[in-house]
Amino acid sequence: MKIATWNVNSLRVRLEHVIEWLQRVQPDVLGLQETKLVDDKFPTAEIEAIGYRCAFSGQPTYNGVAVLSRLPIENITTELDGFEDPQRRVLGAQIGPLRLLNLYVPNGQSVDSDKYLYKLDWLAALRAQLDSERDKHEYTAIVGDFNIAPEDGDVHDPANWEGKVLCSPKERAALGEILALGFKDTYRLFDQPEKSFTWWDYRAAAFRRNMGMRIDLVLASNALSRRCIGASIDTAPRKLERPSDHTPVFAEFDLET
DNA sequence: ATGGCGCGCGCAGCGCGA
Repeated sequence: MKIATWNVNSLRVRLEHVIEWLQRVQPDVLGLQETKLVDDKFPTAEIEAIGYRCAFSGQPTYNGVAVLSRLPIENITTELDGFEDPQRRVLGAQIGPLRLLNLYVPNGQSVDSDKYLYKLDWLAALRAQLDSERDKHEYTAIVGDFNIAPEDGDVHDPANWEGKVLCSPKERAALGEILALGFKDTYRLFDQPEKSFTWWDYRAAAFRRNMGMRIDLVLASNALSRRCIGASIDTAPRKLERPSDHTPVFAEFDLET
């Protein structure tokens, strides 16, 4: 089972890239973030035409998440437990043997911003939910744009980013608490190239100079992580015309044996 | 050098992203 995540920065603009990528890479599940579409505008027909089912939670202009899957998408949820939020950032579902959470974690803007406090509150609600769900699902995957670079090795210029949003100790501690509940960052289960990133600023030729960050993650519950046979970042879509500033990430699992 | 680019909205230029 191949499980992927991609912040597309407008699904309307990126639909062609997404369809090409699904056909080439053939993931079983793809979590999308920043669809920026109201539900009425979701391109269900185009996606079903290539063999994927859709679940989505959109809003005008900002945020918006969706899950595309070859298998049926069941028991859909669109909120964190006990955290009512007009911002559409969560899509939970059961897909075959998999419990999936697809997340667009708040960006936080800067550590002195109200949006940063919202980000920390949001992460606390996520941690509380995962804590209450402990041992309920054997195979859980949490995918998405975490807007947190887990370690300095996930940042092109850690000295410049030290203490700033996406790298601040409180955000990294929040991610650490989630991992401590029994999850693994699948990308780090394997040897990977130095300076592996999933996002590059549109400005200043950041992609060409590989000035990026690794902030898009596929986390797997410990039981699921023992089935993980590979994890990759696919930089190809970032090289296309009018790309998203993020590129897809995926992990592959052998659930047969 | 705190901008740079790209998106939605909507028709100018702003808010936002990371």
